[in-house]
Amino acid sequence: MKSDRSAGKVTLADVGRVANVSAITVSRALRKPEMVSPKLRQRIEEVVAELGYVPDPVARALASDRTDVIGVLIPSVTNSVFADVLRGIYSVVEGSPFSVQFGNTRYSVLEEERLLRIFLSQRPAGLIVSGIDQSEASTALLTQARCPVVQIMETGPAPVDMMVGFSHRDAAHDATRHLIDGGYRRIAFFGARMDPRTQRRLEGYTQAVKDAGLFDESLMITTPRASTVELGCQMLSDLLARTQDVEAIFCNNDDLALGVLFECQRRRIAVPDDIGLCGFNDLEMMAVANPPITSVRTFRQEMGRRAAEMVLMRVAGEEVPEPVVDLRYELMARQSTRACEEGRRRRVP
Amino acid sequence: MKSDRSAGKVTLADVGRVANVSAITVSRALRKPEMVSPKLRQRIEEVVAELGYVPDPVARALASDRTDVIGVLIPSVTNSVFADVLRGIYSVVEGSPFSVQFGNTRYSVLEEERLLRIFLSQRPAGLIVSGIDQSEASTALLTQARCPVVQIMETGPAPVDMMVGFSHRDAAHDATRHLIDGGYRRIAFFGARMDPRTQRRLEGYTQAVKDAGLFDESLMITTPRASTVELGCQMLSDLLARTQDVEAIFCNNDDLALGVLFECQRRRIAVPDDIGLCGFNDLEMMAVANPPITSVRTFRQEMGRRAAEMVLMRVAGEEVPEPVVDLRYELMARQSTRACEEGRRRRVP
DNA sequence: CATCCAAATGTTAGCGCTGTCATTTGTCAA
DNA sequence: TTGACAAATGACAGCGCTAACATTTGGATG
Repeated sequence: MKSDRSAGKVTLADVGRVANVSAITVSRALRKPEMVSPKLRQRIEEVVAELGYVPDPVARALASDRTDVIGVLIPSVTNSVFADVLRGIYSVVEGSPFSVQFGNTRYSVLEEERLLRIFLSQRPAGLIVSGIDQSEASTALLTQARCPVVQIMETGPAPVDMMVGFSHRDAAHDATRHLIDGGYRRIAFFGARMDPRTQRRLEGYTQAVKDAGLFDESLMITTPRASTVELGCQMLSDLLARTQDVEAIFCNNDDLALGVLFECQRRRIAVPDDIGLCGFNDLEMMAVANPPITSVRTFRQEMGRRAAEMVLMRVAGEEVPEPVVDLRYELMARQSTRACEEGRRRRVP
Repeated sequence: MKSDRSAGKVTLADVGRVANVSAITVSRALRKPEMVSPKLRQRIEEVVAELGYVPDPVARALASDRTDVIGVLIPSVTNSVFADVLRGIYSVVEGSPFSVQFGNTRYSVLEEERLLRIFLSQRPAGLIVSGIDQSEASTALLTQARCPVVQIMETGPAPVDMMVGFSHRDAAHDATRHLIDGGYRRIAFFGARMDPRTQRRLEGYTQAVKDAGLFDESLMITTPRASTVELGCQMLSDLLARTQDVEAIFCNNDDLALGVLFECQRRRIAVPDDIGLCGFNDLEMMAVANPPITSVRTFRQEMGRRAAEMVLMRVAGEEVPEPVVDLRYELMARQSTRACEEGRRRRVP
């Protein structure tokens, strides 16, 4: 039956037979070339090319008890924020013998736990997980994991292993301060999804307005729904139906901000003069909207890249010099908050 | 050394030992319950739960010569179009014992070929690939693949196996017709990336304007760069620098269209009266822009869903009743092309 | 009660690779 | 030349599981 199952499949033994060496020598020639004499190595490489041998990752995984797969857990596939992170991860992993397998937790802690169990049962080379709000069980799983683990998207006090992110709280605080400093007083907060990171942005906002004596609960609108541009329109409509006394809006992400802008245009509300507007993430379109929208730039691709690099370093046995990285953020002040000159950037030190 | 390598790992044999049956019976109880007597099955399930046994997919793959992984090849991770497709795939696969592994071809036919080889060496349960423009070698690999294959994103004459998509040519043709029917004469085309699908959209546009005797090469602007909102702004600026004689613009995707809208707003060009505007894909924001932008709705999530369903059916041994599916498209006529009533939809039959 | 047959369970032999140890070969100093 | 030792290569077992075949069990049947 062999001919049937592995039709055409070339194995290590096949290569060894042709090259007149044992299978294990071929294995070594490919994995640890320095252990095989140069002459033999060359002959083996020739035979490999001739026969078109391709290593079987499955067999390798079973025999060596580890895979070349880096598991990535993100809460959403469609959210462009995570798409950027993924791109960063890919940019690093693509040049390596490793591959990426990712799971979609859909913002559910339980789903995350389930996926974590599945991923761990596959002996990943490394694990990249989003956020710092895992369930207790998940944290335990991660702590016991016999592979490097990187938590991304935010920073926090107790990393399971390594960490790359920034403080959403600080970022939101600074953005709110920017509005306050710009002379706005009645500053609203629009929040969608309200996952842990959004919550912390809300905290930053709250702190800033409270410190300035500007806190007003009626200016906060949040929803568990996912953020969309349309939701931004709706939230503005809702707010204006309640009160006309609004001077600025801090949106917990750029989709909402764009929706607010469109709705303002429709209602002939001048941005930034009637209402100031600030988003979060600094998606590409923010800079070219009309007017350009102030936003908090976050380094999403770099986050992915750094996380992947950390995993690869550790897998290679090297020590990671900086296992907890705070990537900070950058307030991109633009016309929508009366900051006309695009050049006026304040990278948080 | 066993204690070291498989520390804490519970195997089928362990379960069998406790339940007083052979390993293979446990295996069957889990995979083909109907082959095991109800009494025994229950005892086995109890022991499985008690011991916390988790099947090892790697060992299973090696023994059975197949994995539970569905490989997905897409050209971009960040393009929201593919993010939607992925979401569709996930929605189906999540409820099954299968998992998804995806590869990013970055619009490169060679990279696609390379990834295909890697994926195939892992004995995938199925393969979903984007587009119909594979290299000859890739087509050969796919044809020989011993698993179901679905080509997605577009339809074409010679499916390798199964296919879910729509005609980009027809979609673009209809959108252009819509502009012509709306009374626009000088109709420009803005195209970014210019991958095969974009090329076919350009063909549809060209055909439509030629048929109406409105073809003018100087109204076509294309670039190999990836599409962004900013690029839309630039393209409009470029075009207007050359000629003021433009009545409408068909953008090969919504990012560009949004950029054009912003640039029009800045230049005080009235949409739709000075310039008509039509996008492609109908991203969520199109409907709430100011004014709402006409676009060609494509069924991206459904495409992913259908493709995944097809794979699962075939893996289950069922026959797929309709192996080539044309999902069509829907012209969402909105204010940006003088079509005020949102209700005026024309689903292409 | 022997016979037959399907259903239920077990035995055996790998899947392709690598870890571990054993053996061979080559090199150099004494 | 000899021994000592490192470098190079090989033999073997086994990772955890399942396909294929073998055997047992439990009824139904005449």
